[in-house]
Amino acid sequence: MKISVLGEGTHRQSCQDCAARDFAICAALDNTELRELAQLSRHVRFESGATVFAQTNMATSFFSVHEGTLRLYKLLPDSRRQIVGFALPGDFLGLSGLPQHEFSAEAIGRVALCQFSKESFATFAENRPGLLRRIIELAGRELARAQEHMVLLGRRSAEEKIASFLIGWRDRLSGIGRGGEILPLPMKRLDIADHLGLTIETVSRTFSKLERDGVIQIFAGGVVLDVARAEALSGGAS
Amino acid sequence: MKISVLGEGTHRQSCQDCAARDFAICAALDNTELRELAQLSRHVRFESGATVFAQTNMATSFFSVHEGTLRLYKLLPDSRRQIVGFALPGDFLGLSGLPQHEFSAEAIGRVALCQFSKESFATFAENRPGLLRRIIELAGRELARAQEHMVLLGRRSAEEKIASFLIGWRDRLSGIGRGGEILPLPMKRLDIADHLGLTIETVSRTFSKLERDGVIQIFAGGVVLDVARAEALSGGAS
DNA sequence: TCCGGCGATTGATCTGCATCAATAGCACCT
DNA sequence: AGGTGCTATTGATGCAGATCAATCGCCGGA
Repeated sequence: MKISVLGEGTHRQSCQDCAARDFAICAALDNTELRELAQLSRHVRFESGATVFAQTNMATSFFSVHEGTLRLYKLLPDSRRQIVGFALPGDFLGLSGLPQHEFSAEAIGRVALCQFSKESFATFAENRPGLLRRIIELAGRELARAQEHMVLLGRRSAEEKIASFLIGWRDRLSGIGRGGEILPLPMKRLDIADHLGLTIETVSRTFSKLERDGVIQIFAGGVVLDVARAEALSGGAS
Repeated sequence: MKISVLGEGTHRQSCQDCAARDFAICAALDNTELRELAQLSRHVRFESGATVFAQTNMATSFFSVHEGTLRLYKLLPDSRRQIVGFALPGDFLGLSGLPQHEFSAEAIGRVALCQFSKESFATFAENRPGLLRRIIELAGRELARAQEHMVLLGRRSAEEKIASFLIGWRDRLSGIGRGGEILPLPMKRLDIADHLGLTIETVSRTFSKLERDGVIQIFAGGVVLDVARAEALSGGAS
């Protein structure tokens, strides 16, 4: 059974009926402002595996994810990799505001993004408290997610990591209206390993064990998840 | 040799000459605004070990750290603990904006904070884009720190974790004008362990090893750090 | 149809850190 | 001075997950 990754959005005509509108920074804007912001944005697409920006680059743009999934990662000099998160539709990239990108971003499957030049976006946002508050809201949510992930990385066992990850991923997708019977996992096992502080072998073994124990069923590109059982194995929330 | 932890600030008379002003959200305010905000704030102090707020509490206040150090931590149901960060003068607590606190905050030594009720602060900030942008700046910095810590937790060895932690702690203190020959470590070994995803025994052994190797000298309450050697052992930046 | 490449799985072995256990150092009290 | 409690250190042993290695399944191209 082959599961299609998050559906390909048709290239939208306007921001009004953008599928990501309610999840993105755009939710803070009225239709007039939205048109104005649209003037400042470029719609860009990337093929699977493409680098949207790299950690070493100067950050000249902000991005808002319109469609698809990205891996956001940092590398150590010896090429150990930590995936600090996956970006989904509505996510805003560039929150740190620092002159250099804090991490690299690569497309997992095809992605579509709205790109804003840093200066023009800053000018647009400068005196729009509603938009600034929206950015604070998204940043706060991101920070909370990061802190939760620290608990996972620092204090959970391999099995708890996988179970927690699957539950968290499912909840995130639900939150943007992509919930469903099947939980798509567009990222590879190696991505999951580098996100959870494990090796690919341990991820694979743990998936197999969870399947043997009836917690998940594995398909190409995703799993079916028994949420209650996964929660029981996750070590608990918080 | 006993090293005094971050000095006890005298209770300030006004916000104008607050030692933390340039590092706190207050940096975004002019003197008039500062006086106005001061009206909304309460100065509160906590003894060592006191809980400023707990994860289960509803978040009814924001805090700005004036003096001292706090541990910010999350607990799993079985009481495993992850310290997601240490708060220092200038740090703002409550960035997540969520109705519940995302973590618990405890005083390490005595602390002094400015407390704002959520509503009155929100009203004050609502139409002050400068302050909102300042909050975004602090949140972005916090997020960058969190992502860097994920790399530490997920991908660094015990020795690299300790070396990276010492360097990062030193840099943070320098950034708020608390640099010096001796690096104060007001937190206990167990706090460091729970911050770095290690056990207290591993932290202790690693400190001893670093001292044997001439990377640090250990005193009660702090260390003297050979920065170059520590950097060499840290596994590198990013 | 065969082959090459990539990702995933599974097995065997190794090791870094956890766990279990004992002791030491120090502040504070009586 | 002796006792109590807390934190840190050090040693012995165990194990979860890393590492090394082989195999499998699947897809696309010759």
